[in-house]
Amino acid sequence: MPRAVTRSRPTGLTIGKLSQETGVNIETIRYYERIGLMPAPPRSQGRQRLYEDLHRRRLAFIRRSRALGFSLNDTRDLLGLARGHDLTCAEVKALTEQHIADIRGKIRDLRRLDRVLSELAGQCRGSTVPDCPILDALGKGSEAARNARLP
Amino acid sequence: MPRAVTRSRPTGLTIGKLSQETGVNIETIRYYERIGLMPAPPRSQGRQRLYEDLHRRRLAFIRRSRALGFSLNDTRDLLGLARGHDLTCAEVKALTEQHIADIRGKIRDLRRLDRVLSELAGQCRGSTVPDCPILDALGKGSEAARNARLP
DNA sequence: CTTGAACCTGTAGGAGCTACAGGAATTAGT
DNA sequence: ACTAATTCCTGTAGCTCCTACAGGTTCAAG
Repeated sequence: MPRAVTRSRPTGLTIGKLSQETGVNIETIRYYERIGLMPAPPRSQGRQRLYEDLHRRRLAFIRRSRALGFSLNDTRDLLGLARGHDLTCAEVKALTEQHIADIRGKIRDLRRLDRVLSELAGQCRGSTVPDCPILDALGKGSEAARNARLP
Repeated sequence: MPRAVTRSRPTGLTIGKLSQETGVNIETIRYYERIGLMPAPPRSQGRQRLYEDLHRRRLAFIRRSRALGFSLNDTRDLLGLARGHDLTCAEVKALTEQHIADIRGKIRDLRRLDRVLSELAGQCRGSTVPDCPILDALGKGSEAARNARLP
């Protein structure tokens, strides 16, 4: 089945409506325009932005890309805005796989932190005596502290 | 056993030496001083900072706290610099447990991203044909994209 | 005494927004 | 038709946690 041509009725959304419909903050929409992620929309006579379906679809794309953790620069690439050409499917896949690798790296780091911190918290009675195993671990070059790495 | 009193011989480290010893960037050390995490050290006649053991221990504490993912503000609290009093052991434990909860939340989010992205990447043949499942998922309000949440 | 390395201050940038301030435009209510 | 409330506009500054200059001073070695 060929891709349906979405014919856009002239919606003329104000920025507030677009914000409501997409769940993207007004200031964020203007920010995306400033950095060239969103195209500058036509304006009303009083200089207010009036968005069309085109913009709504673009913004929804950006929002989903961000929701999947892609950076704004990645998103720019995915939109085909970088260097003026669309990515091939292979390039998109490569970008995604790199992103997955980054995510897995972060998960590993966070799990290590979780282990170390849980261990420390478990040693802590939480009393009011001055001696605290957590502060001790931070203050001395303890085994526990050395098992963690900078993020 | 009572806490040993660490008697500091007057080391007089320059900032470069302190940086080397602790693995903390020179600019970062000065930054910590600016924001009040590190105390201002005495200076040489030519206004150069000269650090003592006190400072080295403080900086090592900060570095370990950061390595465990505590924010600078948390670190300030852990150092007993906030509101002018030390945290009790119970407060330290509470802070740590909140931090652990945050970390687990992040892990959950990242694992969801991993699942969704891996699924998408798996559907992608990586060919050069224009139709890409990943871009489709971003472009349309797909199931996959809805399963992810903003970070 | 002259290099060259290390230090100094102050400022700007980066990621990705968010939050104003101070003003203009639109809309709703009367 | 008039006013009041709401929305919108631009521009700038703030957030976190550093990092990277620029343009100058001081120190240590030769």
